[in-house]
Amino acid sequence: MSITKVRLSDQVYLELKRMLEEKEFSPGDKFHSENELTAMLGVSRSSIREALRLLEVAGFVTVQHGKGIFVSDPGNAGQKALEKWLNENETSLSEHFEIRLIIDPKAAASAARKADESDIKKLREICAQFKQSVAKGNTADTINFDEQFHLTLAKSTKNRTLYMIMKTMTQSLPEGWISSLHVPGRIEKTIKEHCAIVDAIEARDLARAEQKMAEHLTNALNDIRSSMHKDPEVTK
Amino acid sequence: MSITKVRLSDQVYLELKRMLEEKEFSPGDKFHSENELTAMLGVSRSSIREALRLLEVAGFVTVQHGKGIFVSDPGNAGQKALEKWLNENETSLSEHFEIRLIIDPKAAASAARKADESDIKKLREICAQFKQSVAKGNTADTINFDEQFHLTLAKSTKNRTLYMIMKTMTQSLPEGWISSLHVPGRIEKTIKEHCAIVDAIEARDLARAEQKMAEHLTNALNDIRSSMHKDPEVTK
DNA sequence: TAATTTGACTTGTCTGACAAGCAGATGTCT
DNA sequence: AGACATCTGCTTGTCAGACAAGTCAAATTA
Repeated sequence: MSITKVRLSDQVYLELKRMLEEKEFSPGDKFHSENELTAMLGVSRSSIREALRLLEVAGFVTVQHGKGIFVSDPGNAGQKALEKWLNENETSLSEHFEIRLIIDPKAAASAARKADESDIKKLREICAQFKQSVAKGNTADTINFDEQFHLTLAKSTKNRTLYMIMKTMTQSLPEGWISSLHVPGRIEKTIKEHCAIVDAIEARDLARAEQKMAEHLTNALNDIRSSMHKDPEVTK
Repeated sequence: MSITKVRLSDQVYLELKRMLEEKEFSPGDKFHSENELTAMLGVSRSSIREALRLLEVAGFVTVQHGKGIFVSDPGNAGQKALEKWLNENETSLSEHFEIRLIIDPKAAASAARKADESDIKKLREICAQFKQSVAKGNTADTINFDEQFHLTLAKSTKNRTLYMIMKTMTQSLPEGWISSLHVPGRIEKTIKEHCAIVDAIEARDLARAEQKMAEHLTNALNDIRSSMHKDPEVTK
């Protein structure tokens, strides 16, 4: 039997995690300050801070200099880990696309089966907002609503793990992906393609939802490639 | 533009990670001590220690009280965090299966396109070893080779991100999954199904590889369910 | 009233100190 | 000489206190 002396900061980590779960903190709430925590737990600030680093990478809290410690959306918890890995291993455009092409279409099919009316309503709203932002020429919003569309779709599969993976992938896209919306004509096509996907979901047509999503991704990638170089070959 | 003041410990984290990668440390090697690092990087020990906690959860190093800091196998690096999330959020059997059913068949198709001869050779070897362990009645090995099969297949897609996701999913299966091999007749079916998949990959038949993998997973799940309860409904 | 300053609070970093675990060198006794 | 105990120097773990730096609101001033 190995009696492992548990590091104090690890115990603090578990204790703080317990507090966050049990006390039912809401996302965005301000958590206790470092000084408060040292008093509450009776350990030094160093140990508190080391535990905070762990809570941070685990996605339970976000720490802001001068402001304080804030509870983050538990839906984000754990996701940061994957996100970090993706960023540090700078996945190529083709790798990213390959996975998106595997997951997203099937997720669309799954959504066509499991999405409830509020999900579909929200998807329609996002499509409308997307169209609006395009009309206004607000590119920041446009990019954001494009992201929102894929995320809402992922959420309506009711599969938390699937949602987590897709959310992470979506939010840590490689460079070129975002620029696809700058390709002439791509935005207009995106509007139509998104609508077609929602239509299929609403009609509970699994196969069509899957197909439309696959088309959407493939079209986007083709436009990206042709805009970047004339070279159709991607990396190696 | 948000100019984010980067935390010093985060910079140290990146710097240490760079050192670990570039200097080509071997797993098990002793890394620089905390005091050496403070001298080398010119920052306080606090910052070094906070960075070390990050390196630790990321799986790059292991720290032992009184002995020192040791380099760990980089193959596992980064994955531990995601594994932690999956364990802490105890994904249900149906959630796990849904994702496997999305990813694995497509991965098999991708492998049918990208696997080289050594990959296929290795897959055949694992199939043979699987069969051997079954004959010997060594269940531990049997489970291990089953895992190996799916991992090797994932690796032969040449997509690191895909491999990382599949590896994590495979290694943190929910309870019931492993017990599928204990269902009477399941092992024999597994042998045939694995062979059929490898055959398809060797023949470069993308569609068949995808289909055989889907069948394999579906059959496994059905056997699990029927063995657990007569109830075909899963969770809620 | 409006702009500015002050001050209290937050997290970020540094320093020095001591406890605790480990391993090899040293020394002592048989 | 060999076996055992001790000492010493390294390591990480924890603590306490100090100051820098960012943030926000109340108090002060023009």
